[in-house]
Amino acid sequence: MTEEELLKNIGQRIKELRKQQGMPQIELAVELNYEKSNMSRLESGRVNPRVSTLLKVAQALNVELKDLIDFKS
Amino acid sequence: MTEEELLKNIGQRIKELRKQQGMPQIELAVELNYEKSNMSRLESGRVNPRVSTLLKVAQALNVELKDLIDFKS
DNA sequence: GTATCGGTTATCTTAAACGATAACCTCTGA
DNA sequence: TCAGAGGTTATCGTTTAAGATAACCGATAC
Repeated sequence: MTEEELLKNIGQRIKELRKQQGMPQIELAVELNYEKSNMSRLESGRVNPRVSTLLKVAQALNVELKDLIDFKS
Repeated sequence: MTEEELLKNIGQRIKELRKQQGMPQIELAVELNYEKSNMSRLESGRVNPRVSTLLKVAQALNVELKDLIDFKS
């Protein structure tokens, strides 16, 4: 797993979980005090987030932190 | 789980895993091209690492990324 | 048409991770 | 005594996440 793959995977995972809950990007961003512009970049794997950012995302989506970063191999 | 708790837990987990393998901090730091000074701060929970940093740590310790951030509640 | 919604992209600023270096501490062993 | 190993702390420069703002796009609805 390369860094690039990881970031892409995390972004996709966040997007999936968010859509499962019918939540728009903007709403998620607001819940964690995160800029919607950065939310877009996060979901497309173009930022390397701090672990605290992932924690906030997990809490806003009501999932465990590990659910955002647990991938095959 | 607050951000502060998370960072402390991650640091402790890394330290545990590293010691289990009898690996000095310096060696771990070198393996991931990370400064030993920052390694010390990471293990004591005084930095909020990027997810790529945790990936490199996990790979150097031969564990899964989720093993570094999976805590109760 | 055009207004709104959901999302993307770009730019600027600020804060913090990280690289680099150095000084320091505590042990332990020669 | 002191030299080395393992670790901590501080500081400086560079890079980049993240805050803030704005312009834009496509789809849908009025």
